[in-house]
Amino acid sequence: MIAKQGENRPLASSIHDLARHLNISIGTVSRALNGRADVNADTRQRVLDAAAKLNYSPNQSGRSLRRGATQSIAFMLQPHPGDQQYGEPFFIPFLTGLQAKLAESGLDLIVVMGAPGDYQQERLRRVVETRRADAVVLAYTRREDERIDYLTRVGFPFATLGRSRSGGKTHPSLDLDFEKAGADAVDRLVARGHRRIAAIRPSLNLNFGYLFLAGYRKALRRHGIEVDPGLIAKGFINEAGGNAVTPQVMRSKDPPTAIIFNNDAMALGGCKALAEMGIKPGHDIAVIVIVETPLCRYFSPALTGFRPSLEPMGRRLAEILLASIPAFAGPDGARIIREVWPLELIARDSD
Amino acid sequence: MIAKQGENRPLASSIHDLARHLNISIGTVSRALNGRADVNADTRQRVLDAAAKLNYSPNQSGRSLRRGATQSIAFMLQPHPGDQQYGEPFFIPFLTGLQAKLAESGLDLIVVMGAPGDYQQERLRRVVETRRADAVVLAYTRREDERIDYLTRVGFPFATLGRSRSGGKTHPSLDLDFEKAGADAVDRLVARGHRRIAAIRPSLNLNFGYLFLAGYRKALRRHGIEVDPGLIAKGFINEAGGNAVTPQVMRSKDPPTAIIFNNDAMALGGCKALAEMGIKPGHDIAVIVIVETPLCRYFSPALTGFRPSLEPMGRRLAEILLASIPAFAGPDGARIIREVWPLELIARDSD
DNA sequence: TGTGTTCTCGTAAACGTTTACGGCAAAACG
DNA sequence: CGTTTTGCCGTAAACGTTTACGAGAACACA
Repeated sequence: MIAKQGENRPLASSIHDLARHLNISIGTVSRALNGRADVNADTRQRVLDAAAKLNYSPNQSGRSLRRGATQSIAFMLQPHPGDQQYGEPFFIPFLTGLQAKLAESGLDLIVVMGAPGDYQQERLRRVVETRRADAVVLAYTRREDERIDYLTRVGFPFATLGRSRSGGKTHPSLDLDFEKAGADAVDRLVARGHRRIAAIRPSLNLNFGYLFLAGYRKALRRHGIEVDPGLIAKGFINEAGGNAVTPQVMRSKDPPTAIIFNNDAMALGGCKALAEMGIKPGHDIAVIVIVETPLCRYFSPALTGFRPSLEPMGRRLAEILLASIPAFAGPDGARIIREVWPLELIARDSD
Repeated sequence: MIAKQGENRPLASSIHDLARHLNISIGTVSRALNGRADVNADTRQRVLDAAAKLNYSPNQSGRSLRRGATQSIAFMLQPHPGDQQYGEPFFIPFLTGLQAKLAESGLDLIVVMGAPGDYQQERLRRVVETRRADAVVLAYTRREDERIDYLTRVGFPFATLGRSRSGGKTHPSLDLDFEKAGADAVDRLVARGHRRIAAIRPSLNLNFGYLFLAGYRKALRRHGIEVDPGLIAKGFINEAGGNAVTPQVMRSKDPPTAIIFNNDAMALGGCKALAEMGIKPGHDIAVIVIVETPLCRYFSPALTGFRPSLEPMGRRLAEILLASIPAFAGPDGARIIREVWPLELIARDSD
């Protein structure tokens, strides 16, 4: 429909135009462009020159149709429900890395946006069934994730940022070691004399929330500290969530002397709430963030936390995805890689 | 290449399978699916049922090829150079609105990532020449914007978030009134007794930086205040930028009593710098941000600033884009809409 | 009954590629 | 010189759709 208006413009040149212009067949043009061996060196050069001059690039639809592959990978991005304005800064450097690595294999990255709330299922089906991409990358994996079940069921290539119990754990993935970070945070706080340590976390459906809490609990027990449910609170994984939920744990009859937040956004909202209660983070109470971003450096006080290396993770997940796809795997064949990366502690002023 | 492995799986059903299954021709199936009039009501229902049962959706490449349109709109997203980790939270709600509105017209939104630094030109050409999308949406418009020149030159449909001097101002666009916000900020500060007002802004290539500064200057002159170049500083449009540049203006021999930051990220970095100099924002110095996000509410002090309504802007820009494309414009034909929206002042504690 | 209209559907071409196949000429080989 | 190989290229089919066109049947009308 749309393109009706853009019929015979200079940029709409097809391989036929190119062939006619050069007085050779379209087959030869195609072979020259695709770097096949059975074409004369001179001819190839002439084709390349002409293509550059006429601004010719093969039509993606035609190429995809014939090849049976779109040469592009989809990342499913979705705003959280209840997340009115502020979103996923986390993903930008990750996507930068992902894109860069995919480009090395001649693949395009497309980000498909979902509507908040529908949890991507519908949109994912659409991408898969219409074959808009050759593989997808999922984030925000849940403990039980219907997206993963679906993709494994239909046999569509994918990789996940984050683990999950779904899909028989047989899909390629890259995750951060939230469990260790949770435990390390506790260790660090205990070493500084804290015994009453709170945890502010998102829904346990989100696998990283689950892992964080598991590490937190385990470390607490290791130190012989009883886990107090009153010190664990759940909120939306954004500023508002942290802001709303922090007062709850502070109002417990034996309040915490330290709080671990699952990410910087929650911590930001939480610190605001603390300040309003007259409690000064870094002074009256210790604060640690599990998933930190450079933003934390600019808080007052600057927040101590664990930093993921997002851009390398993006690059690596691209490799992991490609390694799982026969057509792209190296000579040793396709294999499923599942990695867990450490988080790096950035010590600052808040604990 | 990639899809080689996914040959005859349930989800790879084509219109031929469907037709064979129903014992009718593919032409009829297609017509039924596309809601054309010349197909019997019973037949249509049978086709629809079978399509649902077999999980059939038309292959996007085939459809695009035949239709000459991909039914999708591309948004060019690009991380800033020098912006190591933190990115574009600004865009998420905008994209949510854009996506929602496009979906109403059966269009998909795809976000294409660029590599930091190349300023999209190459990537944009690729999208256009390979006809991966039917139209594109640009953001971060510059005063002179080669992307806009290129797109108008080749006649490819597009719309911009932000104005520009390029392209003869004949393309559809939606922008915020940064000039008025800049002036309003000055008015507000002057009314509160300030005369030494600094402006921290990004490169003037970025049109919103240019507009902001124009408003700032104009208002200053209106109040009979001389514009002091020492109070105007340029930095990267992120935390690091604000952090690096704020000390410069504070070290001028007649330091400001108020600072206007171009966005919340710069303000965050700037406030940190101020705190380290022993200057308390909201107490020793007034701070206002031009492009605010909900994040600002959680600063200490909570920042006063001007808020864009991003999600509605996304929706509106979708309308504006579609209105410019004949195939989608209503009965009154295609028209170029250019709108400038106000920013809403959110008064808080920092000024 | 003959003619015209309407409804429904099948046929086939077309969109822009890629690629298997075959053919021709030149080169290599005996 | 005859045969085989090699290098290079053109032909045509195929990918999965949509749609112009035409045909047959049913129906209406005179």
